[in-house]
Amino acid sequence: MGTMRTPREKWIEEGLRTLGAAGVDAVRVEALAKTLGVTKGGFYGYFTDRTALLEAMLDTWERESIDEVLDQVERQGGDARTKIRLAGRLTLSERLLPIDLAVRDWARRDAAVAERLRRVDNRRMDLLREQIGTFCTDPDEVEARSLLAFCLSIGHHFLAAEHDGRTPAQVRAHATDIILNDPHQS
Amino acid sequence: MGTMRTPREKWIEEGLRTLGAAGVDAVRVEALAKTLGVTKGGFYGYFTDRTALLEAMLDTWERESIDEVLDQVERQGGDARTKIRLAGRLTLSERLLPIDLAVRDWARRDAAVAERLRRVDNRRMDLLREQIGTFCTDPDEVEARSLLAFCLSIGHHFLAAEHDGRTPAQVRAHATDIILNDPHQS
DNA sequence: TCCTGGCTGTACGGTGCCGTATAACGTGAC
DNA sequence: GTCACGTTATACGGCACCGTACAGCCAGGA
Repeated sequence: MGTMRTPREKWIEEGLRTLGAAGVDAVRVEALAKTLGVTKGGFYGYFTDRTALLEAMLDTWERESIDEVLDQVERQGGDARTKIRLAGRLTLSERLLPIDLAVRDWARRDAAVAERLRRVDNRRMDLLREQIGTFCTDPDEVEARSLLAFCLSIGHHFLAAEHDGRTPAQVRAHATDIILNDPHQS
Repeated sequence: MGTMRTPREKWIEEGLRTLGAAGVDAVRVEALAKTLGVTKGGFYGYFTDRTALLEAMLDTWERESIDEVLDQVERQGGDARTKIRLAGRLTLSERLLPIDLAVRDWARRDAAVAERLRRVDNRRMDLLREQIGTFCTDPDEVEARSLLAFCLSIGHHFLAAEHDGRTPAQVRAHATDIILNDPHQS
């Protein structure tokens, strides 16, 4: 039997790394092979073509960044704000964050990717809605605050502005407080 | 004298269009020429190379999306919330929005672009700070709400989630209300 | 040990793009 | 009409990448 010297997962792994670091257009078969220290010889044993790799990459991204995150949040427990913050930390980990941002840009130009992202984002919003709903009664306000929480956690990575005297983390913490505290009780 | 049959601006214009539609990596000299209906023959009369075009594109983007916007907001006048909403509508116009989002992704992988984006975002944040400061006294809260406003206006374009029964615009309007109304008077 | 299978390197034709060189073109000046 | 000059098309060598073909290699089973 052969020995899977650089198995299917290695290609996906390296593909996701370069996706996060340089965007979809930088995910090239020969370039991946080079950084893996092999030639593209074996690649076409696992994937029919480059597109198949991109599909597989999205599969593992979807699993890691939503299925596994929801599992962990479920197991951990805690109150609403704790769960929200944990989910945020997990889905925007050092590994997953750059991939997430790259997928978002990719989705703007590829309908199939947009559809996947829609599925993932909907499940994330479900978590936010459910948890924010535990301390905020107005459904419209739950929706608005969920959107704000989501936009803040994703959006601040796309912003380049500074906050003279304050660290980004401080400002973000204050913004999070505004979203998660003192909702109207209308 | 020759007649500038496809002048420098045409190349920049088409470059910005494809940047917004397909990302930096899709801005290729020969591809641009094709959609302009010419060959790349004349291109190198205006630009030393592809990089020079990208620079010129960023120059006009920076001017259009911040200088001209601030001018118009200044001329129009009105109260704080009106100015904020006008600035948002202008910088995220149908023409500028896709370019803005593409530049944000580009900035993640190119330090020079990140520096430009920082300049632009800082001036946008200045506008928000100034206007929100007219009805919110706590400087920390002004900063947090400015960040939220910014993240919402940019971030929602990167999100793919749905809001069953509500339109995205409705939810966004409600979220905007939360940010721009009823600040704590601590 | 030998055989077998998958993994690997190498080589190939094709494509799209870069930047350069150069010749054809055509418009406005004269 | 003729000229000049900027704009264009064409052609070139180079490079990176695609997907295919094929031959060599090297564990692990018989």
